[in-house]
Amino acid sequence: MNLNMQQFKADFFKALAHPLRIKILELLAEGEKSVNELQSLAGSEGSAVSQQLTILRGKNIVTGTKDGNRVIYSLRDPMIVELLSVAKQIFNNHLVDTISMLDQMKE
Amino acid sequence: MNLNMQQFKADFFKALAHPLRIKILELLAEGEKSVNELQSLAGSEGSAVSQQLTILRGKNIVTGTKDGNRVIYSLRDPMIVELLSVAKQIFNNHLVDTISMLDQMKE
DNA sequence: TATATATTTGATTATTTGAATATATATAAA
DNA sequence: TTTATATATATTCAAATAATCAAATATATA
Repeated sequence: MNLNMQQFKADFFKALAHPLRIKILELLAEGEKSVNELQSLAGSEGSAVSQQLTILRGKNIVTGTKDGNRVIYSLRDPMIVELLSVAKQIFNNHLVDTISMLDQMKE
Repeated sequence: MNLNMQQFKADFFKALAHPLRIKILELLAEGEKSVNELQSLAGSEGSAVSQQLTILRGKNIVTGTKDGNRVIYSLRDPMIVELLSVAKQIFNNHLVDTISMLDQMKE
């Protein structure tokens, strides 16, 4: 596997490395939604959601289709749901470690 | 799920969002390795591998144990292998799209 | 004109990178 | 044993690059 492939994978994970983008993907995992719905559900104002959707679109992670006034977004690949699920398992496994580590840092 | 949890997840993915860190994780997926071995196998000079291992350690993704002169690293959770595997499936699904997109950009 | 969405912009903050330096262990010579 | 030296790994630093954020502006449809 060459450097380009590594860079490609890194870029993919980078697309997930943002709290609002994570939130958007979790919402889209439930089903397709308009930008407006995503804004409400994510509790986000202004153009923040639109900006992050642009990044997710650029990495082919979501796709948007026009419906009159609105744009409906959905996940391009159901495996994204699987990916988030595996990630969640890893979080759960190590959450205790990390939280105790954070507690130590406070001292 | 609150903002902290979203941030926590984003930070986890951020730890994967670097070509050398991806390479290191793929190598460790085969089995534990010393820093020196990782450097050789990744074709990386200087302190780059050590720097990235520090980041992976900080996120509890890898763990290092001293063995005399050396430090042996391994994955903290075998689910990381699963995560990389799911990610690879997603890449494969959309690689064609992305490559054709890159081709378009060149023109 | 109103609503939904996207793009641009610029200031701020974070990350990357390579080079230099530091630390720890091992080995060998005196 | 002490001293010197080599090897492995980690840390620090500053410059370059990239990402974030909010505000302003633009576009498209109703």
